[in-house]
Amino acid sequence: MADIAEAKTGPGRPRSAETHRAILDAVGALLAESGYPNLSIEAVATRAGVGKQTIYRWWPGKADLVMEYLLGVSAQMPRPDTGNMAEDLRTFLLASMEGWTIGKLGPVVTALMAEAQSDARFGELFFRNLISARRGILKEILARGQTRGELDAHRDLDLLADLIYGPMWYRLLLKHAPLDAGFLDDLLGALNLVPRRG
Amino acid sequence: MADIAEAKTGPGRPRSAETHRAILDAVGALLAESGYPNLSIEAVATRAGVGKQTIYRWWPGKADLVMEYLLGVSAQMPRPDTGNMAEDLRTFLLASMEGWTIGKLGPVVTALMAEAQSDARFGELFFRNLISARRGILKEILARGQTRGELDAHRDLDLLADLIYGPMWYRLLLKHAPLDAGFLDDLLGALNLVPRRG
Amino acid sequence: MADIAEAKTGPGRPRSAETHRAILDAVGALLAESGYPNLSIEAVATRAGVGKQTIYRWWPGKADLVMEYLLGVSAQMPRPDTGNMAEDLRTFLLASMEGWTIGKLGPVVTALMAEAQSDARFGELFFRNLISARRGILKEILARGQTRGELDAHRDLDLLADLIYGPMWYRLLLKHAPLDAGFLDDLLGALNLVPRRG
Amino acid sequence: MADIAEAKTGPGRPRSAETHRAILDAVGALLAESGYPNLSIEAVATRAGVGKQTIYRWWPGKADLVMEYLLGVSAQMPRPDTGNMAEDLRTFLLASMEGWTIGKLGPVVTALMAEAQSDARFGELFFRNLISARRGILKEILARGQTRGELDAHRDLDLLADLIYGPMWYRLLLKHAPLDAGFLDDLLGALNLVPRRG
DNA sequence: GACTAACCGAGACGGTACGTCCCGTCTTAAG
DNA sequence: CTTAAGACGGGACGTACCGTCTCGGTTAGTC
Repeated sequence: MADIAEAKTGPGRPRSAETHRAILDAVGALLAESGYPNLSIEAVATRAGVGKQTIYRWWPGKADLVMEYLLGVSAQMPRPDTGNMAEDLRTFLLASMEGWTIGKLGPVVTALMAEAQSDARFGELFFRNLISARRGILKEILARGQTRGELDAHRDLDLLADLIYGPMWYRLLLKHAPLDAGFLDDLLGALNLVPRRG
Repeated sequence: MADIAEAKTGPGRPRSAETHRAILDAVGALLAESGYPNLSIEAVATRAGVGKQTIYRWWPGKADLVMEYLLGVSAQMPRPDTGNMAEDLRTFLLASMEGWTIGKLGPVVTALMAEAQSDARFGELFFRNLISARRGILKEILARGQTRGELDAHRDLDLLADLIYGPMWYRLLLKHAPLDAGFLDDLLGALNLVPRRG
Repeated sequence: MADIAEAKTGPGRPRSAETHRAILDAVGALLAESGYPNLSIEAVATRAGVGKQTIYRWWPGKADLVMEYLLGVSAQMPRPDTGNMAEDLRTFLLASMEGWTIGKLGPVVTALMAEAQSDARFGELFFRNLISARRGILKEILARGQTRGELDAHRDLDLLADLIYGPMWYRLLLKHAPLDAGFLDDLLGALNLVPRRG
Repeated sequence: MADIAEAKTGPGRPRSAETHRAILDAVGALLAESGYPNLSIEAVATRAGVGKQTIYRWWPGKADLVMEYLLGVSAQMPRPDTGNMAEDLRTFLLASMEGWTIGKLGPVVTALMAEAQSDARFGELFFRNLISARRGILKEILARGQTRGELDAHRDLDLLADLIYGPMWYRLLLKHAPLDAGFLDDLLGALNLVPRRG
């Protein structure tokens, strides 16, 4: 990623924050207009009033560029800690889903997932920036549940994260069924993560 | 899809079966050499010794072409029916996973999943040909389990299919953890689909 | 050179004569507007309504392209044969000079000469197409003069061609003195190629 | 030109002579390696360990830079004055030719001639620095010949300079025939500048 | 001894053009 | 009517340099 805040000082003209922002703004606008597959570096440069080289100087390719945009516009993930695991899970995972469904970010996220398939370098970055952090919060919620006795202490949290996020991604990608609160309840119920009703 | 068996008879030179095969062979070879993103219709035509037009006449684009190749080389899915749901599930789902992991077909499948994200027409085809059929077999196994009393009759089979295939796809896509028999047992166990050990 | 008349027949779509002409027209227009150094293949393609690849398919670079344009617009060189060497020389060489001075072709010719300096492949083509032919005609005139006894039979015609064209090119390139009929007379006089006046 | 000797004194850091030399050295090295057309200011700056701005501060462009390099490495022109015009001419013009043929300076000189075609400002500089001075010496030799009666007093010296240098440049540029002492004799002979043999 | 001005290296910047790849369409002759 | 061949208009790629700019840092003369 090209985090302008971390720009190392040294000789030479310093990196322009305005330019950086103009590029990401252009990415957002073009993404909204024509979607990830029709986004071209060329168009971003033109739209931002920037030389192509300036983009290539800081980002290896369009996937990285879009990911940085995505990180910028993604709402801060909540880190609920109410003392009730079921409630925390619902709050957090609902926010996760809404991060995809609200603002048409879903197709962008899946496009990046697609890109990650064919580019190992980007794949790792993608995992670190967009997957791992969320999994971490999820596992913290589950761990607190274990401490409190709400969840069997022997259950593998990494596995659980897969079992939770897996179906969510599956629906995001295939779009064959809704990705909503009802689905979330069904999912958590099937995994015995919420108290049985009745 | 361009099902050669459906070629309608009539006046004029008939469609060449050899050409059809040569094209799919070329797809396979190029896929192996440089992967889906670097596959171009141009290269397929050259490799197959075929005019580009001939490809465009029968396939809308490279995704469709690759999907047909994939369907051709994918092993026939087993339809186990041993009278034991847990065993059938393991047999079938293991075959599902191996269809991805053996023969380097995983990246091709995920690339198509990627393509499906941005092309609704292809997405539907992809779902019908590569997702739906497998889900159907899975649901049959589960349904038989319900009939036999191995599975609670009230459980939603479509939901269960999501909960099973979701995590599998998730690991296929992210590659952060193995996609093997052990994972399958964990998955089925967490969903109460196999008898508790002990 | 990319002589469309010599296009060899065979399978595949034949070369478009219209496109060929449109490209050369665009070259002429752009040359007139902004000169050789500011001429870009990109601009030619845009102006001609043609893909860049179409240009690169037929010409190795802009020098070749411009040379073909030049050959197209250059007036047919006269081949005077009046029986009088001095008169023939004057007629022919004046036409040679006017081919440079009329129609602003001078800068184009010198630019090609410049290009020929750094590109051996083009240099040879340039010599063959724009230099050699004219030298040939000149030497024929001189040879006829020798036959008739107007010129010493022992004089080296190739050397004479250098001594005639050399100063003409020199003035064309340096522009420090006029390139006109008076100069021509001085030149021929100094070389004893015209009868001494008085 | 950027004559370091003329640096005017005053406040501020004075111009660095080392930097100046490093730049011209880099020009020479790069010229030898890849020729004039492939020489870039960027490369000169990098090679010389110098900022691009420093180059642009002192030279308008690469042609000027290269011309200064050329003037630096060109041997001082001889100013022969033996009392014999033919001998003086041969000495001087041979040195002129060798200045081109020795040390691979020919392509550089012709490249500058090329550059002069399209850039009037540089053209004037080029004429003053690389053409005029040599013509001046040549005309002096001829003038002394006239004084001594070796050359007809009525002959136009400027014209004669064109008739001498013209063919020499012509061969330098076209490379179709050798540029050597034999040619020089032929040239001077044809212009009646050396005594007829026999 | 501080101040000021010009120099210098480094390198980011907006921009133009390059030559290539591939797209999907088209136009031929051959079968 | 299909096929192989391949030209076509077009869009984008990633790179090379252009000439300008903006930093921190240097190196003199002047106050």
